[in-house]
Amino acid sequence: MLQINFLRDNKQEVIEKLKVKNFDASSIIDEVITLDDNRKSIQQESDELLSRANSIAKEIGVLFKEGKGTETNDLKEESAQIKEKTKSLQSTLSDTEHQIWEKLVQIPNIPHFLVPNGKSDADNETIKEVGEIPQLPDNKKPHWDLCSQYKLIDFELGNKITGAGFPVYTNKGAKLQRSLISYFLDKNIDDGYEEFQPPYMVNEDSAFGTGQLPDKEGQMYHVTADNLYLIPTAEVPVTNFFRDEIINKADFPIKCTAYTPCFRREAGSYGKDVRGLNRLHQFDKVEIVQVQHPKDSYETLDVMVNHVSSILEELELPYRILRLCGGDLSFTASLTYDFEVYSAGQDRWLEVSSVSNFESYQSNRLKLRYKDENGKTQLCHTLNGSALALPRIFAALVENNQTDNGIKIPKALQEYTSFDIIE
RNA sequence: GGAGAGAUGGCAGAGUGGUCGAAUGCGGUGGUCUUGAAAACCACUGUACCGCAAGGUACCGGGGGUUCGAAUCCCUCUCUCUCCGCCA
Repeated sequence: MLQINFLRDNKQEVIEKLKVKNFDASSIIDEVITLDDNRKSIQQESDELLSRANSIAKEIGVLFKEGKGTETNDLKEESAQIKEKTKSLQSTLSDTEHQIWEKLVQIPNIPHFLVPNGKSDADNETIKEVGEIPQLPDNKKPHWDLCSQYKLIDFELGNKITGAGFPVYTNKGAKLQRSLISYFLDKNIDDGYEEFQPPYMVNEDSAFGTGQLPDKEGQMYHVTADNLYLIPTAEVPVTNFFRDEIINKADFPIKCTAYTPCFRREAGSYGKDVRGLNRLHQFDKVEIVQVQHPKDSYETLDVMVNHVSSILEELELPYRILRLCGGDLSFTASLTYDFEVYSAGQDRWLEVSSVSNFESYQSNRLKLRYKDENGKTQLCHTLNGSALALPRIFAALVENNQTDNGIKIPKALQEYTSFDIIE
């Protein structure tokens, strides 16, 4: 959520920048400012009346103390009138505040100046491509075939017990999965992140804080009996650790990592995109989250990008980094780098990480602040990224490393798997 | 699931109708003292909104009510804790 005063002071700039996200903000900003002007004058009027009411109450108190209780009737009468008036003012005020809120949550975050124009993922900008695309023999297979051949994943069993998009990992598939989780967490911890195991369900306030509500309500599984949401990513619980907090400046940057399963309804997905591990309702992910001082957040974003790169290089996976265009950038992000690995069995690039700076957009919702040099509270910046999402890494590893004799495990993982080939 | 207790500032913990945005302690910041540190002492130390400022307003879990006046009384919701039962 953007701050009203920011919108007031930078109206034209905001309108221009939001065009990159294909969002026309011209009228909504005016509406917000008008409503806010309204709010101010209502509040001013109400505050004056309340101030008078407060002093009346004090006067009456003094009169009673002096034994002049009979002289209070006029004051009581005035107070009753004030109460009448403030009651309606207060209700108009809260209506107005609600209207402002409803407008504000519709305005997306402002894109960073590096974000390219564009309508869809076709317009994303490739900024780096690393590694050789493996040349596999003609009898190469996609991971779903390999997973069934080597008994790594039982998709049918998942269908039976839950439904499509809920795979059952078996045997060395399960071990590989567990190894990847440990490996990713260790890499993140080595880079200075603190490990957490958060809850897998969050309340409404948390889902709002990171921007899942109200924008993406239908994407989450909702446990209605208890009004809790299954997390779509660890970003939600972990970033919400800091909701309603004022951070000590010396604690910047705050670096958290967490492994969690992620639950997504993925309503509307279909076709070859969802085959095998490509798109699941439940999947595993190791997330990194940082809370940073605004002046350092973009430097931090680059550091996070380099960190994710180093993991992919160690796993010997060919990857590319994309800078998302305005049309593909999420509602809440200012700048996002997507990582895609090349999965040679299906000859496709698969997104395995998305690293974003949200600037103060989440912080404003979260009320996540720090005190500046002058002792004034300011909003922090939040960032997060996947390091990394498991299923597509799994798919790419299996596809790229297939040989006639089995699937080879990259060196970096062998100490975790305790095997170097799946036969 | 049954019974009970509670929710106050960064934390602990007073406050049961008026001068309470809230005692006190701890913590934190600044200062005095000291070669330095500790100790001691002094001062400051919640958030948000309006206002150039002075200042004003709101907030003692959320919402509503009683009253001239509510942290304090009433209703309601939510959450937490303790005991019992069940259970990983």
